[in-house]
Amino acid sequence: MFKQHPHAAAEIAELTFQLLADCQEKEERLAATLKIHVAEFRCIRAFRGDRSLPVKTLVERTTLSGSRLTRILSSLEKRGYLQRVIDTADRRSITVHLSKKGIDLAQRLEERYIQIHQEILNGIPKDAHATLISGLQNMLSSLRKWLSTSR
Amino acid sequence: MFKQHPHAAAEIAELTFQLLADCQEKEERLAATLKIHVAEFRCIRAFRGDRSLPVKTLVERTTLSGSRLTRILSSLEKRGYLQRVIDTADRRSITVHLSKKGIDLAQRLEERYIQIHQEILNGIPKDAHATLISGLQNMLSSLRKWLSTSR
DNA sequence: CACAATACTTGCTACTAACAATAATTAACA
DNA sequence: TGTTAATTATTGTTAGTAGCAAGTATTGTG
Repeated sequence: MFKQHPHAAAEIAELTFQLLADCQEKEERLAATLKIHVAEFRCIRAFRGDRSLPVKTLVERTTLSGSRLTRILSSLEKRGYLQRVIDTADRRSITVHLSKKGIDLAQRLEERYIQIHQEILNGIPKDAHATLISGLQNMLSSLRKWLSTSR
Repeated sequence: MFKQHPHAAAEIAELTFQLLADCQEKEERLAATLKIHVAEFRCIRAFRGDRSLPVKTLVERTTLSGSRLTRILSSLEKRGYLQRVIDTADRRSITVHLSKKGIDLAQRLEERYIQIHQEILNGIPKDAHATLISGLQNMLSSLRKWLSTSR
């Protein structure tokens, strides 16, 4: 398990390549069970604790393009997951309110999402959890640094 | 750093959610620098050491649909990265040969890909590398188990 | 030999992504 | 205050992508 890794970068490259593909599959599966698309899944999840958010914030959080988000929101609104309301303070801005149905979806989604990761963790020795988490945290911040520097 | 994680699953869920989004961005950036699309990137990378492979194997390795792969291969072939040759032993089967240009692309791609991960590793303490790698390995096998069992 | 199975391609249709153009509103400031 | 610039979100358009079903060619099987 803890053998030497003379080419750690190659190993990490390979692992993240595989993980990326499989994690995408994982999200598609989850989204499908909730009868939504992956982009909608991300959009709903972007709310986190919040019940309503301006479109602008959603664009930032999801890193979807504005026009893409507009259409995703239109679809979700048509299906009753949310309503869009013009902000009275700044009428250019639109606030998206999750409906009861939307909040319900968000909760089920989050539960399932965490449950999936619990199942994954169950396959990993308990004493390795903490180091895995800090490793992933390290990786995320490093990756973000790379993304921000390389143009 | 190594604080307690009472809700490890939630933490992992959050981290992988973020990592997935950023890793996708990373692959898009890399593909863009090589003037190919992400699906083409995966297709090229699926060759690994091999210089030529049957289409069937590529379908399996990339988990792209047959028709999708056909079109990706057509595009890459038109741009001179590969040739398709009918297998003489089984004329239903088509073997894809990377051209010199294609092998060159595959090499540059792999170099850059590893280099990126080296840069990411540089931002992580060296003594954490081995545990990160084994953690990711654990996660990948666990994830695959989950994917195979859940329907 | 007839029929099923395999390997890949093509046609079609719906979906997605991204850019530019537009509309509505607010900010900046001379 | 009036004009111009900036912001926020949407729509039009166009090109690209995904996926299914049908099609072609070939091989395997009883």
